[in-house]
Amino acid sequence: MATIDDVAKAAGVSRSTVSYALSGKRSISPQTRGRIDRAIKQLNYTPNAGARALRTAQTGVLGLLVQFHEDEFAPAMLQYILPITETSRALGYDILMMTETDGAEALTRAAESGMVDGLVLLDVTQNDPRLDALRSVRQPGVLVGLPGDTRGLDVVDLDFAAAARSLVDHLVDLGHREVVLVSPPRHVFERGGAYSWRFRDAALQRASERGITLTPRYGESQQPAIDENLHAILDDNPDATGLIMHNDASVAALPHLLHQRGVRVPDDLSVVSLYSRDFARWFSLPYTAIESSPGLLGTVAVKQLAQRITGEDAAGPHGTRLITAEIVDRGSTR
Amino acid sequence: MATIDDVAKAAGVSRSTVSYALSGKRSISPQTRGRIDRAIKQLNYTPNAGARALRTAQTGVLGLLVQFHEDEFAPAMLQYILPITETSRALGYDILMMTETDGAEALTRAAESGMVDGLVLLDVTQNDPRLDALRSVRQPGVLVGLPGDTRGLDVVDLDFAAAARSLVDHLVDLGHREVVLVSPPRHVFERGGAYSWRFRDAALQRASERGITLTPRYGESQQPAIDENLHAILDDNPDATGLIMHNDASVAALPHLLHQRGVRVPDDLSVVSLYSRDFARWFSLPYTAIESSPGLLGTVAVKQLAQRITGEDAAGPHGTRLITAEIVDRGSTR
DNA sequence: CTGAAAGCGCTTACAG
DNA sequence: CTGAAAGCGCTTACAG
Repeated sequence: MATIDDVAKAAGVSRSTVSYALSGKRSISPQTRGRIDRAIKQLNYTPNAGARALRTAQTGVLGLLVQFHEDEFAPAMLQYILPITETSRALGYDILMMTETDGAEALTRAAESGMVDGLVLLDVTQNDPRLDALRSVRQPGVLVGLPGDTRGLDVVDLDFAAAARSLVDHLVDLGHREVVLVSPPRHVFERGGAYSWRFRDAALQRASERGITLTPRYGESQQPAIDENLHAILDDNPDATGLIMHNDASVAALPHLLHQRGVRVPDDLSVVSLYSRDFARWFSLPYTAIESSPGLLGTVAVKQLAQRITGEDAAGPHGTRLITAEIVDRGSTR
Repeated sequence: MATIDDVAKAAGVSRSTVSYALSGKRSISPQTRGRIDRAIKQLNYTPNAGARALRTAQTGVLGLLVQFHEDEFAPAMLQYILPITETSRALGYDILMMTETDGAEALTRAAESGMVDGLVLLDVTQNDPRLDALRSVRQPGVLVGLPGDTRGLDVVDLDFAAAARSLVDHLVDLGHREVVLVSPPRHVFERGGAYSWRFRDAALQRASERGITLTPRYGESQQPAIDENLHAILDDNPDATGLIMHNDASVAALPHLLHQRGVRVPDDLSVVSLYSRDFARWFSLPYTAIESSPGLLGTVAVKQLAQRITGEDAAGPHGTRLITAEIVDRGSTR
């Protein structure tokens, strides 16, 4: 590997001149610049990341803390990881991906050793143990998912309450009076997946405001329990004309199951849900749904984090950003 | 952030003694060790990764080069990424994940700047442009996916030919004489996804050896083309009693489609495929299949890479490792 | 417009 | 069993 000294020697200038030529932080005469550029090309020089990090205390790397709960639907996670990685790269950052079970420990390790300039926390829960770790660390972080205590944190999440209200309104406006909501599995509520009750509570409140019956039920996360549970829910609510699906694993299983039961959508049952376009494509889901916009959430989160790292004024005070998502009509309601 | 000098001062020893206490590379008196340990704990000291990397030319990071082809089924990718990340961590490495379209450039950048000790290339194709980049770089790499030229490379892949043969045998042994194979989309063949023709060619050859008719067809990668294509394939082969699915996107759509057509498995049609347990779970796939073992592939690949990095003799000469996978009987054949 | 020098925080030969 | 010192490859004040 060529070093900056090799380049300086080859170009017949000093080390500092090469460095400034690279950073553009002071003007270089055209001839000097030319010689440096040629030397760099010829030696195939790339600055050493470790040395640069040691000197500048900046690594150009963001830590991405991913958590895989067994009761969660793994394919959905990739929708967040990819846009975050791509946005990061566009802003000049690489991604160090950490999937350890002990996320707090991983976060601390990456931060304290100075491997990262900032941290992205995915799938944050109500009392997420990673938050204390994040607060006690020098690097800024951004959360995707709303915890109970957001003091001093930047948070980005979907506005699940607004999403629930607009799905209820959508059904009520079409005349539905009896609606079932399939929530995430009970475990998700219990471990503090706030999106689960934010969605459910808002849906229940709106239903009561609009004077309709909304029956909330838990979904399941694994076959064959998913199918059994859905059958039971449909059996228990023969008069329901509307179904709100707020559970990836269950909604993925729904088309086949409804077909089995001979239930036609939307003739016999109106179905709405909440997922992304990609998710709909992978699982061939034909339901009108709030676009969960994982790409948008990831992009917003990373941009906020990058501003926080560079200390731009635009970063503003710490706060929570709830994204209002659009409904995508796929004709599954009537 | 505390530095090693802070620890040395607090413990009343020299910097080098702290360093040796950390590495265990020379013996330290119990009292000294105790004072150092206490100082480390008290100051919450973690060695600076950049400084260590600069000094040792080792980063403890592996670069993971992921590629997302639009004609590929993204959810399947996560099955490889996760085990690789977990195995790496178990061996003491963190993962720098790179998803750039220009994988060769990304590889070169990560390697030349000394950000990584080694590289894992996912989804390698016949003439993968990343291979030249890998060959011209100081760090070792390991490929998941078999390219045309493997000189000087460590490769791990599923034995797709063996998988195809055992699926054909499985059907022939049950008495099937007319079988259809749904391969990956044409684009995958064209861009050099070697697994596509390794599987198809071996299946065709085995079919001819066993004297049965095997009709190969291309799959599609996007709805609604997937369904249209599958309908056409089934319409065109009314006498086929066996179906081999070698395409994630198509097989994920198959249960619903067969149900629509009123085709019962295995009564009317025997179906076999190639995918992982996780994939089967996510998509509720009920078919007997070769276990594609993404976790095993990832683990083998990372272990091989780690041996190559540490220069262990156990790493042996460069070579290709084709993993023979097991068949998981889910009762979809007769 | 350019150069010489200090120093980021480590590890490890060298010395005792 | 322990310490003083060199040096990994950069960036940036300081000086001209």
